[in-house]
Amino acid sequence: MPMDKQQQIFDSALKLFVEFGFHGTPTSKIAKEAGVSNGTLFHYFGTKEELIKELYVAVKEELNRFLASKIKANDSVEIKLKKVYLYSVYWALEHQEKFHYIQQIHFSPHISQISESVLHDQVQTHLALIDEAKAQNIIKNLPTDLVYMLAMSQITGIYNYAATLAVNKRKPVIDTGYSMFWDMITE
Amino acid sequence: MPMDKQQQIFDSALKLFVEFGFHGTPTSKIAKEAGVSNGTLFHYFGTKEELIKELYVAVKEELNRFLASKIKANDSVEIKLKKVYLYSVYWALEHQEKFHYIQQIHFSPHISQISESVLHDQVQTHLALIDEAKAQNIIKNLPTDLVYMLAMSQITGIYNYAATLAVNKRKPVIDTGYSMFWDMITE
DNA sequence: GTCTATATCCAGATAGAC
DNA sequence: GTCTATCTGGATATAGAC
Repeated sequence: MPMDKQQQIFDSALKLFVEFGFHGTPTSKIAKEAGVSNGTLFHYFGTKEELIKELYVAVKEELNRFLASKIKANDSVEIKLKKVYLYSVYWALEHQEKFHYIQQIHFSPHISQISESVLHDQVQTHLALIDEAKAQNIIKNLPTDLVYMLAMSQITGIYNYAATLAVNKRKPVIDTGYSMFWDMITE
Repeated sequence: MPMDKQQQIFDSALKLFVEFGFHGTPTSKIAKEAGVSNGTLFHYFGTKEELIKELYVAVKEELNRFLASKIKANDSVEIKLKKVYLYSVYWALEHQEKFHYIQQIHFSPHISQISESVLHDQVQTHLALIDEAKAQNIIKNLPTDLVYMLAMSQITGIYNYAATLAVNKRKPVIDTGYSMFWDMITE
């Protein structure tokens, strides 16, 4: 039962890019790993560069869909914030290659080639949530972008640490991380 | 007065790697930008890979020398911690390409090719400082690695945000960032 | 140590049959 | 849509004169 070939190429590219980097991963290896021909890869993706970018967008959308699926419309703002934080860390731990790929792109020149509007769409939900919390005086009146940056970086830090622990030792660390973060942004 | 050619190659490589990535930067361009021939580049660095790694080590050492120069032996542990945090952010803002390069390597497969002992030497001073603070009951009794991760990620977050601000608007944000961090790791 | 010239290889990308 | 075969450029790295 052959999977969607585009998906197989995505999967193989993800694995190889994370392990060997963009420079160390020829398209021929991606095609081979995916079990398709070189020509097929270029049928789905015009250039290697496009593959890199589309993979990023696909991964980021998957994360956002996951987070959205965990949020209920009638959750309070506090609950929503907490869920976004905690489920981000859990998702990262469950999909380490994907999370690593997001970081890899984020700290690479490729990020500047991804259109502003795409990047904007990806964060707008989160920014709106922070604005809502500020409006309700639930969190300190800090710049929204700053709160977002702090959240993202703290999630990354907690993830990096938790990933070094045995699976059953992670929860207390993550919970502690969240309460530290929460104390940081509330009075 | 021609600079040391190895240094010129480092400077050019840094600039180009940050702007175009490893994949997008041929050695020929680095040599050209540095004003030396392709052959000269390979006289100083056996391979491109070595250049990438040695550049990382050189930049990291520069940061550590800078931080060390700011710490006085008779500073209290609190002062030392604060200085390391604040001067890390200031250094990052003053040397954005270098800081960006550190991140780029950190989230790339190249990091795993840099010897354990080199990486260890780079962080041991900081870990020792955290241990000292724990021993003196100045900060909470959290795992040392966790505190280090949180510090690094928070520094990165504050840097990323501060870098978007006008130079004269940065100080309050950085100070606020530090006090949030401090509150996070103390009772 | 530095350069010019060049070898060698393999990458990304295409053409065209099926 | 998928493959095989292939082109072409340019990349890393070397040889050897100065």
